[in-house]
Order: sequence, then structure tokens, then C-alpha cells
Amino acid sequence: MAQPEKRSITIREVADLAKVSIKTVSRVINREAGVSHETHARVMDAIARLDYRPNLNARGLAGDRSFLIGLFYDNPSAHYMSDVQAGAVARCREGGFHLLVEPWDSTDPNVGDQVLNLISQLRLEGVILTPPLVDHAGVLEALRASRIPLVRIAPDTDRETAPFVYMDDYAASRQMTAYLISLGHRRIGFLLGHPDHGATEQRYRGFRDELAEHRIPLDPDLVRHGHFSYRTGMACAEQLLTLADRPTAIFASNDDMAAASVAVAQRLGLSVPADLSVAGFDDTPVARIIWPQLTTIRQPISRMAAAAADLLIDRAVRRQPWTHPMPRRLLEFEVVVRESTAPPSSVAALGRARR
Amino acid sequence: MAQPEKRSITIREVADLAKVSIKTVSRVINREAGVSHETHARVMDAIARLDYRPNLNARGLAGDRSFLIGLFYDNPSAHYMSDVQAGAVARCREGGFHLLVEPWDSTDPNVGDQVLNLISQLRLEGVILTPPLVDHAGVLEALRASRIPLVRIAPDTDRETAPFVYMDDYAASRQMTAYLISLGHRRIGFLLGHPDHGATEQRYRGFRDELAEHRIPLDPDLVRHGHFSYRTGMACAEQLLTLADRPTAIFASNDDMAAASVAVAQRLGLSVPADLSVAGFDDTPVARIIWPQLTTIRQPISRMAAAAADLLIDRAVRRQPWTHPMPRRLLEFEVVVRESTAPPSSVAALGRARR
DNA sequence: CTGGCGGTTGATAGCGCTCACAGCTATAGG
DNA sequence: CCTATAGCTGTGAGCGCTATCAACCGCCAG
Repeated sequence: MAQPEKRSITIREVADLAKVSIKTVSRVINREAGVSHETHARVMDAIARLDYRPNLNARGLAGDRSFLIGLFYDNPSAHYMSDVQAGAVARCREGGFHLLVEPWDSTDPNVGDQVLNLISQLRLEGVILTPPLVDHAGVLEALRASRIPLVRIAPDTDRETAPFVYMDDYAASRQMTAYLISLGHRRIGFLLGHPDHGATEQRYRGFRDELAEHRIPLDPDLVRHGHFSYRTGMACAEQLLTLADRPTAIFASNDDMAAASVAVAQRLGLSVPADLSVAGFDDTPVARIIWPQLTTIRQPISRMAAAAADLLIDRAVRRQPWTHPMPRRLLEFEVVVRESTAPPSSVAALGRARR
Repeated sequence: MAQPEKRSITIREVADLAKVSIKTVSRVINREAGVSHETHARVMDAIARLDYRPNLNARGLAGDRSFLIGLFYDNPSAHYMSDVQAGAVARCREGGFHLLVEPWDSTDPNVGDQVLNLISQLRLEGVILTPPLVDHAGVLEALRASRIPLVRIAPDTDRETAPFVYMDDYAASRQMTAYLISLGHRRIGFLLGHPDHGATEQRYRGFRDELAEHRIPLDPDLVRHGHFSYRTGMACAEQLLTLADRPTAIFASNDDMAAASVAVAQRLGLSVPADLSVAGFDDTPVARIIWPQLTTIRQPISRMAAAAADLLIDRAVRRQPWTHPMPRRLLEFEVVVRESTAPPSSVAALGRARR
């Protein structure tokens, strides 16, 4: 069965139709200056009439480009990655770029090599790195060796060497802590996240400093080490809630652990938020799925990713390396108050008594 | 600051070092037959010594290929997409391909055009389509017009025109229904999914047919229309559970609605599973995050995606169109029994009485 | 009238690879 | 001895685009 060979339109045909040289068409495609208004219009018309789409492979080969940006990750959170991806893809599309997603196994000792291989084959024009891969020494080194433009999302270490985008975990944590204190809580439990994750320390510091600011002593019994997972959250919450002098509120480093705390509380016959307030961090879908819905911090995940893509595209288009100091972008978080927090029952009782 | 210009190794340098022509190197790279063992070894050695990585742009331009497979979606479920992506990426990497993810807005009337544009620019070698985009007429038509190889995941309509991978929603639904019946449930509520989604009908049919098989009459009051969302799930569950003669079990078309049912039940003071059994569908992370954990159906999502990538890569490598009948792959689901289901209290009481 | 200059356009040489086809060598067959 | 065949390797022409640099057209200053 003979296929009607589907040769696609090339730049030459456009040039012929517009009665210009291919170079001029190329100029128009690449938005170069120095094309007269009239010629530009004629070329655009020809492009539209022929439904011409420039071949990216050819553009890439001739110009040593690829119009591809890589999103590298090893984050197990589907929600986080889907937000990142949405933000990055949207921005790429506006800029005429495409997103190539590549998961990496950060425990694989050869991951640096594999990264190098990918990059030199595909000629990626930039790479976005997400936590926790963003702090992986091997990957970072491979990326630097290949001199590929790189933007990091919420990095923890080595912040001077490459541009990054971030939010202020520390400030967010302080703000949430301040909110719990303003409700009247004094005994607040804190659930730490995974020790390898940079945000863990930031969030804890924010909590501690805000307590100190209010001259509330930090009870070490009320601080537990989880790993951001639901399972570890349950264990921590159980320890906290079976304490003789249990906390009136729990601030968990992420929503999964907060959700676990709610579940444990309910199983122990405690009502949330009447007997226990629970606050999370991240505003993942879980926060709205459980009942009561979680008070939490909304991270600007997709906006961070968009900003990262933005930096990369800008650099690729200008074709100029970044200069020191490396650009960075700070994006705003938001404290989202829902149903899982309320004044502690003692205060509430006081309130009722006063009436 | 003068950059030491980083020219990369080309096929010519490999050829020189191996003392062969570039064509022979090309043969080795492409695993073509007809290269003597000795020559092959010499070339491989040169490649390794120079750390040569073929330029994909050049390979693509010369051979009219791209080594790129597109994953097109408009599925709002992060978990679903992340599973799909994981399966597809893994398979692509094994085959030397790369995954380009492209979300589309299926409500945009121009989506067909945009798809066409992307494809002709990037020369994708194949596209994987996920639900519900998989049944979008405009996208499907654009894809067919561009004659690009296409594999659909769990399509509903038009199943003859392109290869697809799927699981048997109908059988899964019957099996879950049978399980509930085997526990002793007779009044079982059913929560329908989104009417546009092909699986909705399949799952409902499975439920109905299994009831019929056991000669259990279908009470129309016990069937409610949700839209796969937590919110609609709550509304439906509320209606069901405030019925005078409420069901002893609810089978929800997906986990979100099942989770909502659990939440509503608990708010109404019903204990799950003692007073109400709840079963879900999909085995999303939610199923394990809520308490009690959901009995549900595990979809082979990432294996479906891997199978889809597999078909595409195989076709790209063979460079032969598929022949009728189009290939299809059926993958196995799994009923995952957790804590949200148990015999109805009447039966349990009976059980206790019998002891 | 000449030279110079900004604005615009075109001719041509690759980019690094694959493909069609030609050429070479060694062995087998007539 | 010549030709046929098979196995392996090389030659040269592009793929569709961008980059370099030259050419051209006014127009103005000297």
C-alpha cells in the first residue's frame, strides 16, 4: 500500500512563495531585527498560507540549540511534582520551549554519568532541579561540568553557585506558629520532617524562634522526628498525644504528617479542633480531603517552577551567561486557615465563662 | 573571560580514532548488522575513549526521527499522571527514547491545531494519550491527520482505529461487588463517576450485573451521580446515609468519593466498617492516608503506560506501521482489601450469636 | 562627485548525522 | 580462469536550518 509521501513544508518553499531568500525567512522566524515591515508581512503571510512549521531538529542542529528544558526530579510526591510540572510546562510553552521530564534515582552512584549522557545527547538548553535532588552533589557536579544552565528550586546547600527560586520556609513557619499562639496555644507539639530535606531545618527554626519571641519555653518532649510520611506522622502523634501533659496543638512539618495526627487524635477519642488543633505545611490535596480540613501553608510551587523556567528561557534567548550574583526569586507563601485549628478548650471555656 | 570553547566530539573523530569511515561508526551506533566483530569492538572502544555521545538533533535531522515520545494529558489527578509518567519514562529510557509531557486544555477549541503544531515541529515518534483526553475527538483527529503513531490508555470510544492498553473496569467492578456480597451486604449504595469518563459506565455495569447474578434487586435510590470529586462524593454519601433504610455498604467509583463517604459516615456518628463498609476504586494514596484505610481496586496504571510506550518504541524501531487488527494489551487489576470493609453489623451479630 | 554609513537582503558554507549506492575482498561455483 | 555471491566498508549527497559575510540601496557629508 503506497503511502502518499507526506513531505513537509520547508523554509525554502516559504522563501519562494514570499519571494525572498531563506535567510530572510529565518530572520522572521527568529524574530531578528532588520527586516522591513513589508517583507515581514509577506513572509508571515506565506508561512500562514503554507502552514509552515520549522523543523526543530534542523534549527537545533544548525544553531546548536534544542528548545528543550529538562525537569529533573526524584521527588516521590505526585502532587508536588505535578504542580512543578504544570508551572514549568506553561512557561515553556509561552517561550516556544518544551519540557522533558526525567526522574533520576539519587541513590544510584552512576546518576552523574547518566545525567551527563542525557545532556550531551539532547543538548538541553537548561535544567530545573527540584528537591531533594536539588542538593545532590553528584548531579550538581555533572551539571556544572557540562556547563548547562541550571535553576534550582528551593535549594538548601551551595546557594551561591547557581540561580534559584524559593519561598521563605522559615518565615512561613514563624507565621503559622504565631497564629497558633494567637489562638491561645502554649503547649505546641512539633513534627520534624526528613533530616535530608533542607526545609526541615528551616521550618523547625521558624517554630523555635517564634516561641522564643513570645517567651514560651520549648519543651523538648513536644518535638518529634518524623520523615514527612504518613506512617512516621502517626507514630509521632501517638507519642505526643499519649503524653501525660499532652499538647493542645500540633504543628506538623507537612500535610501528610498533619493528616496522620488528625487520624490518631480521632482514634484516641480526641476531637479536632476542640481538643486538639492541628496545622500542616504544603497545602497538598490531602489538606482538603480529610475532615476537618487542614489549616496549612500554601507553597507557591507552580509559580516557583514557572519562575525557574522563566530564568532559563530568558538566558537561552539572550544567549548570555548569568553574571554574579546569580539571580534568585523569592515567592510568597500563604497561611491557609481551615477547620483543624481553634482556640484550646481551656481558652474556649474561658471565653464561654466570660459571656 | 574567554570560555574554553567546549566543542563536543563528533562521529568523525570517533571514525578517525577507530580508523574506519563515519558510516561504520554510524552502523555501530544504530546497531545495524553487517559489521565485523573486530571492527565493532574497535569502534566501541573509540566511542568509550572519547566519551562520544551522538548528537540527537543531527540524527533526527538526517534520519527524520526525534527519539521523542509525547505524553498528552489533561487529567487533573496528580497521582494518576505521576504513575503514568513513571511507567512511560522508565520504558522510554530503556529504549533510548525520551518523554515529552504536554498537558492540553481539552476545552480549548483550538487544541487540535496546537497538537498539530507541536507534532510537526518536534517530529515526535509517537504519542501516548491518557483519559479523558484519550476520547477527545479534536485531538484524535489531529493525531490521525498527522499520521503519528498513537497508543491510547483505557479508551472508551472508537477502539478499532488505534492500538490501546487497558484494564477490565467491568470485571473489577463485578469482583468488588461480589466481595461485598460475600461479606453479607445486600443493600449496597453505588456512587457513579463523571458521565464523560468511559470508566463510569463500565464500573456501573459491573456492579449491576453482579447484583443481578446474585438475584439482588437494584434499588435506584441507592445509586447516585457524583463526578469523581471529593465534594460530589460527600453530597452523594449524605443523601445515601440519611435515607430511612440506609445501605450497609457503599461502593464508590473512585477513592476520592469513597474517602468522602467515610468522612460523612464518621460525621454522622457511624463507624466504618462496623456500621458501614466503604469500597473505592483506583488505589490512590488517599486510600492509605485516611482511617480506616480503604478497600479498593488497584489499577495497573504505570504498567499500562509502560506497555503503551513499549508499543510505540517497538513500532518506531521497526519503522513499520501497525497492521489490522491494531494491537491491544490487557493488564490485570487487583482487589486490595483493607480496613474499610467488613460484614454488616446484622451479620456480625449473627456471627457472635452463633458462637 | 565621491566616500561612507545605516538599513536591508541574499549567497553560500556548514551543523553532525543517515541513506543510497558503490566498491572492495574473499570464497564458492562453473 | 572467470564470474557470482556474500560480507563488509566507504563515498558523497543531502536532511532543513542558522551564521557569516558580502552586496545592494538610498542618502548625506565633504
